[in-house]
Amino acid sequence: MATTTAAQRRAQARTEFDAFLAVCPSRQLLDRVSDKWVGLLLCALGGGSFPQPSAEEGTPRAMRYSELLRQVAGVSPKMLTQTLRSLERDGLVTRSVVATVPVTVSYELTDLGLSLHVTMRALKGWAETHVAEVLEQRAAYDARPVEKIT
Amino acid sequence: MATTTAAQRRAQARTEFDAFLAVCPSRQLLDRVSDKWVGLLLCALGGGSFPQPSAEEGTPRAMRYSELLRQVAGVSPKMLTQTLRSLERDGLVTRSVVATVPVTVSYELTDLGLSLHVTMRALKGWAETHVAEVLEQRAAYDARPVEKIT
DNA sequence: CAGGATCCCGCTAGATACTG
DNA sequence: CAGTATCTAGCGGGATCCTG
Repeated sequence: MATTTAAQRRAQARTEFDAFLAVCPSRQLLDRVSDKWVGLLLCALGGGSFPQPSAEEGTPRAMRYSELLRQVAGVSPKMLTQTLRSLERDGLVTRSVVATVPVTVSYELTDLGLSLHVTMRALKGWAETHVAEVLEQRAAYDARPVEKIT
Repeated sequence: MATTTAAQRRAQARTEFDAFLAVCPSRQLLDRVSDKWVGLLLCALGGGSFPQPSAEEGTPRAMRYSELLRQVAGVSPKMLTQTLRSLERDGLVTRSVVATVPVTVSYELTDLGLSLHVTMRALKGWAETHVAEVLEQRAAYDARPVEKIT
């Protein structure tokens, strides 16, 4: 009974945390859209091939599986499929299969996905705007000598 | 030399990917701010205790370490420290130490951190606005029978 | 009170191989 | 072309113990 005290407190905290999560579905959704590949895919499907400051975004369009695989470059087929599935499940993209000789599958943003894309671009815009400043801060932080904590 | 072909292609792709990343620092920054705890901490330091649709955000203020530990509820001391350090390094928060009898440490958003907080709230706003719609889509997707792929 | 150090487990996600 | 299945390593992150 002596060693369970800390564990019980942890369990209690965990329970409270879970309960808290349960009453706040927007939290999970926030976690989902915070996914690394989600952002990149939204970006790609939104018409911008990749987050490049100088490149202006194009128009949203349907894209093939392999096209996405090339464009995002670094994502594995597994993660691409997995991410696309979750996006489809959440109603952010549509999946269209055309029974050509080699099967053709294309993905496109829904209106809902498009609205998220707008928001993601805002976040991306922030990163692009402030990346230099952050790098400065980071360099300053790393360069500072081991000094006494004031 | 026969088995290295696929590996080499992978390595090449990896190199291109890394090179691409190198010329696009905003990508890494985007990954950083997409972190789970970063969002929650920004939210907490921004004055809103947690992402609750009905609760209006308060004003940004300095918060104690233990205060954050309680408020975010679910984050371990390790992750809290780790995340706060990265935020401090990036110049998004300031760390203030007051040498009281028990040491007092407080964290506060910088102007830069505040600007990110604004953007994060926009993302949070999107989640809160569309969470119901997403849940519907998700339910519909899960409820659909195992049908032939059209 | 505010962490640092260490151990360790589970899940993520990458590599590889196979299929309709 | 557009995936699926399996295996596995790496690491994120929790638990625990210790310090200033």
